[in-house]
Amino acid sequence: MADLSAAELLTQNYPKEAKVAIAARWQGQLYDLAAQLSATATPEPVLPGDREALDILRHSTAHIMAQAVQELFPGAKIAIGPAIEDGFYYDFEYERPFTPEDLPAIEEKMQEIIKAGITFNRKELEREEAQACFAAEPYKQELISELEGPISLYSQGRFVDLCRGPHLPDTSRVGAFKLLSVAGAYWRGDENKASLSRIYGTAFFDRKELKEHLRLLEEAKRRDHRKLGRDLELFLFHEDVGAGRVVWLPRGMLLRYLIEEFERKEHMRRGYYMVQGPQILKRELWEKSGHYEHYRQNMYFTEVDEQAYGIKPMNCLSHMLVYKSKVRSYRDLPMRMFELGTVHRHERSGVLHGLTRVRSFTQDDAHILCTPEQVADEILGVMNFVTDVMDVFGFDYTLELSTRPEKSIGTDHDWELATEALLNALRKSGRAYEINEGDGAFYGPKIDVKIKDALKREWQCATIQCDFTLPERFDLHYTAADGTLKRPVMLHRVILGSIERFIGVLTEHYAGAFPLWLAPEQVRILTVTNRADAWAEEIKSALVAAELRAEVDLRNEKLGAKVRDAQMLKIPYMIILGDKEVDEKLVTPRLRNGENLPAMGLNQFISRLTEEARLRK
RNA sequence: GCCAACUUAGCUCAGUCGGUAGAGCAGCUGAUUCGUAAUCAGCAGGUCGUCGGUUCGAUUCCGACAGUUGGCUCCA
Repeated sequence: MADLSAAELLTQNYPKEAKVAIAARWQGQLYDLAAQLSATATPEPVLPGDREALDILRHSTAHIMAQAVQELFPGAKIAIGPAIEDGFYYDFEYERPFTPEDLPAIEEKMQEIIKAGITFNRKELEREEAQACFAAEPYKQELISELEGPISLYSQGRFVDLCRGPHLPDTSRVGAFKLLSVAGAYWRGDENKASLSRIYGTAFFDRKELKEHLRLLEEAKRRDHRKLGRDLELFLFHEDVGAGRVVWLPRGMLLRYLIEEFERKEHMRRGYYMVQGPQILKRELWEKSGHYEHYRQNMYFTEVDEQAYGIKPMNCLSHMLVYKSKVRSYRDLPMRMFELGTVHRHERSGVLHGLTRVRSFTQDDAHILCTPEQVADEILGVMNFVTDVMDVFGFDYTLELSTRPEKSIGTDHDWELATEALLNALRKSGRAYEINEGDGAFYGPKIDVKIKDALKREWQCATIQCDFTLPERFDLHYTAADGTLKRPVMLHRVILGSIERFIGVLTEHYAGAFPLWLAPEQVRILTVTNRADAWAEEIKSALVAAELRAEVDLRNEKLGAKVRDAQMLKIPYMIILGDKEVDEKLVTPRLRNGENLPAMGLNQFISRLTEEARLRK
């Protein structure tokens, strides 16, 4: 049994860099230790915001919150309370769920605890002693029963928690924190287990960092595509349509059309055939493919004339039939088939979220059938495709390899081959990647591409899946050079993923201010008085003739009001027309950032915009 | 699907401790022709998400359903 002081803590158990950072944070009282460490270790990594130090701070804040909750709500049982990406949470079981109204009181109690500067003490106990210690805490009991050896506990005052540590020296070290929200959660993330009440919060070493974090949260709210979708008149959801299904408004549909046209052209350039299948296919076909067995709970079904049909949740089946429509030779491979295919998946109601998680969506889907030897090159080709497209939209991305899940079809041998093929392509790409064990599709492993938006949030868009199974089930083959019949390999892949999700992410990425080539309305012509109406109409005609998207605002409104309306729609260019411009036949463009360009001739303006749209920046 | 909260005019929101509601913006009409983020005035707009229950009476209380939001789980 040992009390571990802050000083000892710094010499134990976690990375040197973190210790140095923590020592620096606490240098007021731990100056000598920090100096000592700096003498033996490298002093460089003393950085504000060091990840480990921040995690320790947040985890300690979670303990403080748990103490506050137990003091305010006697009988509340504690479950777990880790630090997470942006803060921390703690799960509780209580006679009622906590509500946002509870948070101020908890915060106040936490402030008291922080002010009191209570020391965090570490103790190590044998399992039986620890069990006795948590007689009133069933969740802790369960955790202890699974632990080996001496069990470490941390206490601050009368509050004791099972914990690996480390922690701050004392509670006063919490510089700034805020409780953010309450939510439901399950014990151990299992929906069959107890339902707990979770409180989320965040903490930082100083107030400035907290303020900046809260500002980022506000910024995310301002950029929320659900709000922008309404404000910019892009799309709507309607309860009479049903949850998770989008109705596209004119401006949003135009944006979508522009992205889809871009995609069609890019696929044509890269040797894809455009194909298309129907929305519903006989149930037997889904049984043959394995979808009925493995994906049925997510599918919609219908029956007409005693024939059962499945509404497609994926596009692959028609593509298989395209392949089978004639005898294929090795000379035909690789065969790449592309479809902007709308699929319908019965996602559980609770997961729906704006455009990023819907029940009907369109994939920029393609299936590549190739020889086993071609697989690696095809995967690399797709990865290059992804890079090119993401560059156009200004997204950075990360790669993940997902391996065989528990529920899957196909032989071990095929899974190994497919996984190896993807791994090879990843290695060849030279990019860093992570591995998600057991996260693959039921028919094959996959490479997932996650893009980061402007607020550094990650979204899965592109995915490349390697499939040996469907060609088998559909008995696909090609005639090899030696005249024998061979089985092709199939790659499933999307680049943007779901057009809906991509537009949602793109909207937040640009905060609704789409680059010129994607802006539904590129130019709005504003008149100061109705003496400029004729010139305005003439300009609009010329712009439209040059395939630019322009509108006029001839309303009997003050210029300020017209500017404001155009500004709120984030239209890239405004043209302001008063008597001066009419007399000299000029246009004076105003950018949406408020900057005014010098007056120029109409043709010059058209060239400028045409070039800007062509560059897609 | 589960836990929790929410749903009042096209939008953003007040309000009714049970006696059928109000503002701003948007819309329409009129006046105003005014140079870079909101001109003024008037008018119109709601069976208070839907369906049941309790009640003399429900937008308000209760229940179911639908939808939305934050999480959990799942996923493009």
